[in-house]
Amino acid sequence: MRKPNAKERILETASQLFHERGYSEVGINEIIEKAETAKASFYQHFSSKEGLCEAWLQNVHDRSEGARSELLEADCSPVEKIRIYFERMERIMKESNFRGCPYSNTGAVSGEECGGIRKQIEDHKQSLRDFFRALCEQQNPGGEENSSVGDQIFVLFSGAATEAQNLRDLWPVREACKAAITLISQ
Amino acid sequence: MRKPNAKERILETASQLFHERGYSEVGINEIIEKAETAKASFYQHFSSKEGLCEAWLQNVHDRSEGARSELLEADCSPVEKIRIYFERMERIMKESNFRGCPYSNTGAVSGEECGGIRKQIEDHKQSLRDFFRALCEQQNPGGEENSSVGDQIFVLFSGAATEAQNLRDLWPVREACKAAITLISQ
Amino acid sequence: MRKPNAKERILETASQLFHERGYSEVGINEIIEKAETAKASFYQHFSSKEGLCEAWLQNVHDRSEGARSELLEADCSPVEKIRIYFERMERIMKESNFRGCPYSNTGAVSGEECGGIRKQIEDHKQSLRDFFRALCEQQNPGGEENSSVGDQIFVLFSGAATEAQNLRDLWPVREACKAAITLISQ
Amino acid sequence: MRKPNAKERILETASQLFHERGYSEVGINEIIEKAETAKASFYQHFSSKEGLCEAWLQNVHDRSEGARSELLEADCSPVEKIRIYFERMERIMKESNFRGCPYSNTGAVSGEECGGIRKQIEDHKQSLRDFFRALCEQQNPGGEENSSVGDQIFVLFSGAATEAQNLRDLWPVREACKAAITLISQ
DNA sequence: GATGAATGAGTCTTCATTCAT
DNA sequence: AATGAATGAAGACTCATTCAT
Repeated sequence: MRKPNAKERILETASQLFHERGYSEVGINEIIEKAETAKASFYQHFSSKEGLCEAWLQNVHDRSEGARSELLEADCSPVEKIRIYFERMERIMKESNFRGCPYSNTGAVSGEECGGIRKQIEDHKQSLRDFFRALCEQQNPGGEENSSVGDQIFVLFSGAATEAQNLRDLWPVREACKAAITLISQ
Repeated sequence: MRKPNAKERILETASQLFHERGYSEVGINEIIEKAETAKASFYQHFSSKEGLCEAWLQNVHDRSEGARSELLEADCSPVEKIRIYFERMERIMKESNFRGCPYSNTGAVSGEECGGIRKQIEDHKQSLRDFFRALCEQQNPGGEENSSVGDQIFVLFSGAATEAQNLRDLWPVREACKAAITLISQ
Repeated sequence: MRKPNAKERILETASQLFHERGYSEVGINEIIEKAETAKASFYQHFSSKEGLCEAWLQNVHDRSEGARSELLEADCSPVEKIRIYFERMERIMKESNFRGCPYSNTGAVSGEECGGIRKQIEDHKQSLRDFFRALCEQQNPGGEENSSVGDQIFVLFSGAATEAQNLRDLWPVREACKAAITLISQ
Repeated sequence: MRKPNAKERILETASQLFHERGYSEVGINEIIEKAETAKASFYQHFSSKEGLCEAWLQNVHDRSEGARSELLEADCSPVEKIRIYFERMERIMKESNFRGCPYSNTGAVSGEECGGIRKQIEDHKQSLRDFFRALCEQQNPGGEENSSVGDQIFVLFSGAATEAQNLRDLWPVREACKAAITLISQ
């Protein structure tokens, strides 16, 4: 079963563990053990634990980015797209035992010194903002408030992930979705 | 040295450090050193690092709880109260170098096994929900949607803290405030 | 229920714990907690943990000493007395979940520096030797080998306690009893 | 410094210290210091302090096992073998400053939870029993009482180690030897 | 490309004891 | 006679990283 490539095995294992328990709560010992690799092999492929973290976040971003562009061009109303995107979050929350946003969770334990990680977070968040702003533009082309409302929905989306994780419940996602639709429909 | 009040000194020191860098990133060695106490003194007053964390969160809750009841009874409109509460968050974010909600940050690194911590989080979040719901009730007495809208503002508030922390910027708080006012004014 | 006298409560609690788990495996924190006393009260009554240990061993000795003198003067044959004494050990081993001789167990973790403890051990062992030698004298008055055979039974008795504890079984006591009777009957 | 063989150095150092002062009285700090190793190197080779203890006991067993098989096949009478085996103990007691049986000493501080240690003890003791029983069989082939007498000598042997340690004297070994010869010669 | 052994600094926690009240 | 707070040293164990092979 063991994948041929050590680097991939490490990244895959770490991705799962980092997401499940949080970056700070997972040691590289556990990672290399579960990835069935040697300590030194790890450092052959990644500069440090922090480097692995960046690779993980980059990975997550690349995948979600594609999904968003697709959804943006889908053949349905912006409101419907909002609904779909929040429902997607609902599913993910359930599947991951209520672990919220990898970026926010990692940001909560990373100081100023973690430049690479902070950059990943900022880039990903910017991409999300752009997504919601684009949706607003679709809903109300040329509207002056689009970027502001887009940001508001972005904040709602983030709060939904945070509180669904905190309370191990889906209602924050559902209420956030309702609020987002209210805001975009103004 | 400074014999009496070791417990208070520890709690105060830990409160600051936990908030600044996150529960998981602060060791008790650093805490006792900065609190000028012996390690064993720490364990005389707190059962464990987790116990200290609970004491910290309890403390934060007790203070903020009072502020909310006061604001609830203040002599101004609910919309004005929303504004005041979000502005308060703005100030706190600035003062704390953009560290967001202690509960969410701690929740991000605490597993199911941390029963006491999880309970603190749930209790605090419930108290916040009640606060926003009460504001909606003040704005629109007897309105059917009050609890739903209150929860939506709660999620906005949480997202504002999360993203202000992530992006080291205040705009999420400001946009969340605007959105909250939109929602409560429907 | 709590006995009035703190000193007695401490001694009683420690006696039980030391016997059950061994002197080195029990901390004074646990003792004072279970005795419902304050830390400082402990040091009011005992000079140190080692002092408490000595008091415990002294106590055990005083009780067993009486039992031996009584048995020595009982109205039955020396062989019968041997049998009774080993059967008594059998009962004690069962009742104490196979914890053997308090003296040997304590001796196993006490270095040369523990003068008081070592003296307790030596005194107690000497008393046991005297007992078995006296039994031999009763069996065979004036016999030249009495002190030698007494010592041999003493060693058997000790081995029985050691191995019953090691193997959590009573057969060592029973075989030792048979051997003792063989030896005394020569 | 002395890079290779860290595992061996640790085991050797621990063996000496555990035997000299008892398992519970020796910390791993002292072990790694005297073995000139880093703490983490210790945990690379041994799962825990308990794991190291098991390795030590296994080691002791393996060596003594060989000596017993050899002696069993030696070209002299069973009584002579008894004498040799007890004289060997005498020498060891002198050399080790009167530290007795490693297994009994460790058993005195190990609770039910120490499964691995308990198993080492039981296995070793069984091997000793088998040895003494085999000697009886050599002395009196086909004799019905062989296993019983073997066990009695086993108990004597154990008591000799215990009391030589307790009293810092060799007479218990000598008397036990005499008694063993009496018993096997019946 | 891969590895097992080694490491120093760190983790949280408990030890037996003493102090001022 | 009794107490709760304070302590330095030690307990077992884990961290992320580097090295020689």
